[in-house]
Amino acid sequence: MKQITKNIIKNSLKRIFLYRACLVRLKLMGVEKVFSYTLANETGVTSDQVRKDFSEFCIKGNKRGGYNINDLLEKMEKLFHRNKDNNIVLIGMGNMGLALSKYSKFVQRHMNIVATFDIDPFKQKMRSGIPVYSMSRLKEIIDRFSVKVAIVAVPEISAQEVTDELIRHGISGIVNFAPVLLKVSPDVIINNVNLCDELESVIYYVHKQIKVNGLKNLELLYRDMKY
Amino acid sequence: MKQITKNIIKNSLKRIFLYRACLVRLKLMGVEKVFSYTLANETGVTSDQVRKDFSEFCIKGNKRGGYNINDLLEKMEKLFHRNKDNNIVLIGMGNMGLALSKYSKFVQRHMNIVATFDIDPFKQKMRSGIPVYSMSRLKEIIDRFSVKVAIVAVPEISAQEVTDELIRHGISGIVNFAPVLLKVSPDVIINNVNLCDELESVIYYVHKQIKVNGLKNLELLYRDMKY
DNA sequence: GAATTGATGTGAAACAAATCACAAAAAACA
DNA sequence: TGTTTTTTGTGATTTGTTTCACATCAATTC
Repeated sequence: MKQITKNIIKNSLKRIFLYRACLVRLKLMGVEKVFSYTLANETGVTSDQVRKDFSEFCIKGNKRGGYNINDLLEKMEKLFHRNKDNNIVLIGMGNMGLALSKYSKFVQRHMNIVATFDIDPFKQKMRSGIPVYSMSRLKEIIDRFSVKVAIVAVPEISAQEVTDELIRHGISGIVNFAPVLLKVSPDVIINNVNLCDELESVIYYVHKQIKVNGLKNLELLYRDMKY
Repeated sequence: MKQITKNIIKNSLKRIFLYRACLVRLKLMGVEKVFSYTLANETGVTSDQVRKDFSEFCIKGNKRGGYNINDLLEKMEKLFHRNKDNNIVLIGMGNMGLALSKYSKFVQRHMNIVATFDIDPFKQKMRSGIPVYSMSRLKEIIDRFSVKVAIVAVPEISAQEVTDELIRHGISGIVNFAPVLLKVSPDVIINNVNLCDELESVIYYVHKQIKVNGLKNLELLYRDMKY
């Protein structure tokens, strides 16, 4: 049964990513152990929250001894399946698709875009070291590389159709850059990234702040914020 | 006082954007009025939530009569300051910056990237109809176009420096694509978009689901989701 | 024009997330 | 070895968000 499926990414998971980025930095600096308040300071949360988040993801430290950075990173790698490579396909080689296909951070994090697809034959040539195929070869590639996750960067008009095809061929998670709510069965993981909304949100809060600052009352602004 | 400033975008605001997108679609189809449950169905939430969200943003309908789409859209335009154009600057014309500078949806929503900036002289030519300047002209452009909001798409190594400069020149809201937590004073609005994290989140949930499905117990998965 | 119907709007209730507070454990030191 | 110190881990509490339930209003019907 197809239905609108909401983003399900929890804030606690996003914070775990922050902690990890911080740990990687600290490790590069030669640091070997951290305390919850170290991570808290670096990421702008409280030490309580760091520990609660760790607890949620079953990450344990040492009483009084804090956390060993290597242990912590290893635990997280396992948690995020970074010990094995994750093969991704990318659909739509327009401006955004092209940029994403060239984004080097994915590879650094063991997320490999193994192939990209576009209906436009003129785009079906390599422009970023990754082959661009026609949609007819989608199933073949998904099967060959055991792909489970896809990035959708097609125009909104074709996003649903492309999504249906992806799911039919075994994809079960999608990062969707098209500004539409995809209708899928509830067992498919969808994460929508809407660039306009992200920008417009900032504009909204900036205008609000200007208005509130005019009233010399920052409390009012903060009251209406999330954190 | 500089500090790590968290994303403050509320879920209720994001839902308002969903409702609006839906309203625009319905209007194009010639529909003139909607009920809370219409919007709810289209966006995958409950009608209660639609009404509560409207209430939060002081949007009123007509008892029994539902909502007039034109009124609703007009109210939202005002709420989001779309009656006047919003001028944006974009810093960093790498792959992502270039893609963003070509993203036509921004203009459709009255968000105009009036200029882009890059330190690399080779990138300082027009590649997308928008001029690419050197950073030395930042203040001049910000002042001339009364820019309040910027997009940061520079490498993470220079993101903080660029941010400091932007704020010094009067920017008070930033959409940040660099995978670093920017340190700014609390009156600056920051919205981080971390592409790796977005993708990795999906991978995490997909793997989790596979594990849970193996146990033939979807409940476990849903319990851990945000909704 | 009274009764009925169907939608909004909003307090109250239920649920979820973040913060607080402190017991428990381990290291340091006397 | 016993005491103190420091930090984790987690129940208890608070705060925030979503859902529920229903009073309220306006259109429609009789």
